[in-house]
Amino acid sequence: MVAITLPDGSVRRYDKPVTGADVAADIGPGLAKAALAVKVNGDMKDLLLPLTEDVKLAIVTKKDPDALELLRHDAAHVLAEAVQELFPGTQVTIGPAIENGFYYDFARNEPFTLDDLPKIEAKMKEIVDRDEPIRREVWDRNDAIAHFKSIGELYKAELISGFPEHEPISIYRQGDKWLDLCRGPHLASTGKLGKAFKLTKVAGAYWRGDSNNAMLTRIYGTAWADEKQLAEYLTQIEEAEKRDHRRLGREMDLFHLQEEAQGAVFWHPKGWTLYRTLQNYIRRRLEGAGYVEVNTPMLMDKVLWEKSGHWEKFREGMFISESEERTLAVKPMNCPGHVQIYNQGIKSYRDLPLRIAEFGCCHRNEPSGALHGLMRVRAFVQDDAHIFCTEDQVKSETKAFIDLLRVVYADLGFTEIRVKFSDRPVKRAGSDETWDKAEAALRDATDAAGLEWTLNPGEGAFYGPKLEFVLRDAIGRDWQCGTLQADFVLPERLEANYIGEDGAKHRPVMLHRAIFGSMERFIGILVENYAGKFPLWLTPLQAVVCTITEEANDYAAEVAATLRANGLRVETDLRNEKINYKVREHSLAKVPVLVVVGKKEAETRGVALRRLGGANQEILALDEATDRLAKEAAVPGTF
RNA sequence: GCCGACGUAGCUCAGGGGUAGAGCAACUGAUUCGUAAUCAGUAGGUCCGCGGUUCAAUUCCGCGCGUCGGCACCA
Repeated sequence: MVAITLPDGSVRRYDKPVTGADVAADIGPGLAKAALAVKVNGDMKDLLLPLTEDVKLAIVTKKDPDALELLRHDAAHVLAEAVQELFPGTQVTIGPAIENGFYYDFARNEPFTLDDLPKIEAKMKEIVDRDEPIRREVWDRNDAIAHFKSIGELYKAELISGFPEHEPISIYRQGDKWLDLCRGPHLASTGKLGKAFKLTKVAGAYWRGDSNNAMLTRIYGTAWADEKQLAEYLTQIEEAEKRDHRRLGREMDLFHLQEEAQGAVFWHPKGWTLYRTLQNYIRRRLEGAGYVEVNTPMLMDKVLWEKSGHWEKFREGMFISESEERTLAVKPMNCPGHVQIYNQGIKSYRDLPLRIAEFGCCHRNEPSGALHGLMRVRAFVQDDAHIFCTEDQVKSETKAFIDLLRVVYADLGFTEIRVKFSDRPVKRAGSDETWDKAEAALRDATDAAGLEWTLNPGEGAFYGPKLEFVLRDAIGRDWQCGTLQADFVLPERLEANYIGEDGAKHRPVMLHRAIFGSMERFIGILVENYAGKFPLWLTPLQAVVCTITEEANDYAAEVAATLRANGLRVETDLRNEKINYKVREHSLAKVPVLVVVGKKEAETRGVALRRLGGANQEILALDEATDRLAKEAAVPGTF
């Protein structure tokens, strides 16, 4: 006797084992048709899994949000079957579901090209039409290895060899000819997948994510529950591409890049205004939070980097210069410089915490393939700071930092913050005891600040664990922006100390921290998040005074001067063009406020304000408009 | 760095073995106009670079550089 409890609490009893498919059919033919899989006691399982004991069962259909992952995983398998049918001799490796879609990695001497995708897609649809049954089988480990070796699937054989002994090897048979190693679960047949999928790109990827291994060809696709969702997703991607900071950077005349300075930014006047506005803003926030600002040399003798450990670990990524007898390195980071400032004179526990900030211009010779617009560059400015404190102060300093970061991110439109906690990497400096202490201190402090985080195992800096504050760009790529790293190693290596209450020397802890990460990257993220329509305080050009006729030219100049005298960034547009033309042009340039003046305004000393995206205008006296705009443009954190 | 695609005017792109074309932008002139494109005219190119094949290469081939999409890396 098997008792199946359904989500509504009702219980169905069967006198022999049943499958989810049986239960669905029992409930109704509509559900039987719609059923994709089941959740057994909350876990996603195959529809055809025999249920031999009492369970809680939910039938999963396309309406279930969890069904998407299942569909995507099946899409990957259908992709693999299609590829092997079209290109015999191609080896399959792995093919998981990912956010918005799926991929499958193939090994083949001849790589696929973009032109192959439509053919493969058509074949996938054919396989869906065939509605091949998908059945789970459990194989003996050695049999499975032998089988995959015999058909030339060496990667699959390698995968199975890596599984723990005695682990059951589950194989999914798709139709009568094709099968694949897979943990499952899967749909009951290929027809259930539907056709709301699309192959999107071809790319190289290393076997098992290791650059020492062979390069495989990865085919990416997106898959959805229905055509409407698919179309929406594709439109959304298209829209997102219009917000790409590289595109807006050019359209809005913010910056450019060119090959003679690969990975370094030429900031144009508007972009530099944005940059300075952001920098002045964060500077005030730092001053308010008790930081002192310094500036340290760009070129320093390599002995300093040998001492810190950076030479050993990052030499390849450093730009070097020779001078007389010395080897100098262009600084890739600011920490050692800050320790030099800290080490001037004797520090007392009364001096701590000492928060040393710098807008430090750093250079790193990033691999060419890593460069990406403003997001990943070779020359960048960190909003860097190092907090020298006692071990007892780690918790309160961490909390203060997180509070500050939250305020700044909120000011810039980021309220949901994703945080990763990265612990000790394989290659690291410092003893295990030191790492235990550093990890515990950072984790406790983070929890005390009430921050939700996910673990990023082994991804910490070589000298300490780190918190990463991750922001997402328009296309869905994640970038680390803010960071906080607890470091018990560098103070030791660079011999920082302070005199404690007990009169003895102690090591301070160093907290490395940044809120933006790099000015460049953060501006890139800001451009994409605001789609170039920055808040008034931040936008480079806040208002354009547009004339309707020549008669208003003098008055327009006076209006602009008044606005500028009140701290606003304003230009005039006195060109002999129709007002429609001017409105269109400045709207496309994303200027938030247009101040329109014609004969009427000149006579009454008024202005017509038009907001970006707004349909109508507001007629105000010049004084009132100035007052209002000045207030609206106030930088957050100022009074 | 690795795999793949791409590289033609400021931008978006077309073309093609016989030294290049459109739209928008730019420039000049006319128009003085009330809230998302006024009209007319002009100018603009080592077709990424270097080699090779050819009577002839921007076009075909090779190499290099760069960009883009991923992977790897990211102090």
